[in-house]
Amino acid sequence: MSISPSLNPHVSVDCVIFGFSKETLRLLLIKRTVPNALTELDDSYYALPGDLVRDNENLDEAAARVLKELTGLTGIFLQQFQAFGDPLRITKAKDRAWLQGVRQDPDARVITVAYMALIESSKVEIQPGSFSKGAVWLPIGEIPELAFDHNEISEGALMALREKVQIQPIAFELLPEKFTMSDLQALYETILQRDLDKRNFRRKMLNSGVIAALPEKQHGVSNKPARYYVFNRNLFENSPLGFVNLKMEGSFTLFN
Amino acid sequence: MSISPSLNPHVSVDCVIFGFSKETLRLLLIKRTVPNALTELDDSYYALPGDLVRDNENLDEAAARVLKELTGLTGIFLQQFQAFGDPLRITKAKDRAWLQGVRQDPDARVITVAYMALIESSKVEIQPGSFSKGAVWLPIGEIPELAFDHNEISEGALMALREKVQIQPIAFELLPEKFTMSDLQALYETILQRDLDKRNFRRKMLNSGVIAALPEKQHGVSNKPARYYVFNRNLFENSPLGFVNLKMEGSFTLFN
DNA sequence: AGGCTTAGTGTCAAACGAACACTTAAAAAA
DNA sequence: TTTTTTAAGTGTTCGTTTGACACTAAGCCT
Repeated sequence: MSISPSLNPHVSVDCVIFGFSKETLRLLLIKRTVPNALTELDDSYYALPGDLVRDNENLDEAAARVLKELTGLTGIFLQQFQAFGDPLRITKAKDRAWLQGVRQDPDARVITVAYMALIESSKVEIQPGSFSKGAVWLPIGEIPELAFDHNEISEGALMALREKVQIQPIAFELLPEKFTMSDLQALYETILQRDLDKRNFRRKMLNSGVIAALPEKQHGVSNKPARYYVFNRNLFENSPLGFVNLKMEGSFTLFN
Repeated sequence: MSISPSLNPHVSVDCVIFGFSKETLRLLLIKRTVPNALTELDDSYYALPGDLVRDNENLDEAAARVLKELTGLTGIFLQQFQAFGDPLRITKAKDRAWLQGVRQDPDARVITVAYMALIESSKVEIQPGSFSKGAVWLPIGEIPELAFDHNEISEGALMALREKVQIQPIAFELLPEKFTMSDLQALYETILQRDLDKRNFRRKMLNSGVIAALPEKQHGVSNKPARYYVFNRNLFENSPLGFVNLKMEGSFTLFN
């Protein structure tokens, strides 16, 4: 049986990892260094964490592995959102140089399945390992030119996030266990890039039943202390495939 | 440079092609025949049309090619919805037998990127060619066991369609140019598997501005003739990436 | 005590969603 | 020619949701 490897693309997964800190939405990116400085160009640049899919794992597993290798975290919100497979994805000189050192077959194309992850960024402890060099959280407004088509993938992830957040209560994945109503509103405002009315926002969130008030309040703040809330996880965990039926009262259109 | 083909999966696209006729939603499936009757099993079975992605084409192009090879149609609504890549996808004996005749490397796994297409089924003329043997429109309620994980893929497509149809005005892709309000309502009811109120449905559709009334009515029907409508395409064609901003008046939540 | 900062609260008007039954137009049957 | 059959078409009411809008409360700081 003859083998013609050029027909078989490499398949990778890439993770667009969202975090939220200092009132901004951020992506966790890794720094790549071109192994042999064949080029006159700058020899390092940012990329999405990703890896080839291994023989014995499915796509979700591969994405979870990448996420864990970088952050040490498991059980994180991680969802496939799109596959990218343009044969011209890899055109930049830096990309080609880097691939020289990594791929078995330098002429095969790479098809990548992109995932988005939502994590509470303070939980992340960058793990020592292949990704670890210079992993950084960059605000989504300040993403530089990335490897391959990773800019396009990041944009796609952001658009997917904006849509999802209005349908499913997933924004909570980006916040710590307890949070204030203002934290939550700031998060939604950042994701949606739009101001929301405080009173209407509170009303909707409370009516929807997705959050529950704690007795506890802030301490030591120099203003009226805010109440803490928690996400009402048990409401949603038993839906099929992690998908959430949002015909709860007070749906999730948060538009003003 | 050494080549280890077992690491490189095959990448294919599969098309879940939806049509609507006789008041039912249907899938266009092809019949596969196991080339050499090595097995004692039934030697033909249904599958989604699909093919390996070629060297020089991107994923969307591959899907469009498959669609065209089978139906002769281009310019059809065709949207990626999920990649499937479980290494255990291919376990059935029939599947393995069939693959013997097709793949270069029978041990490599197959990762597939699934697309859904919406077409007016009367436009389809099955093209002579590799897919042509016994292509059929089967009602979604009567889909038999399919090749590989194609049942799972079809289910996923149906769920994706149900969600999309409530957000974007895409159901029209399944109807002929002119249609009656009852046609449209029957289509939505079939897709959503729920009854809709006639008066509320009409009001919402008309207020939304996505359809326009024609002067013309039905002829030769043995009851009050229904008015014809057309989909208001120009409203939506100039939105980025084919994505539709539905903050038009009367949004698209068609729930009862 | 006064000032600063952020949390927290209520009302009204407009739009929307859901429920609901009768009349009309055409062909077919009597 | 009248009557029957069939599906099309049409408005109103009520409860809920949305969006706009401004002041008071609580704690720290000086």
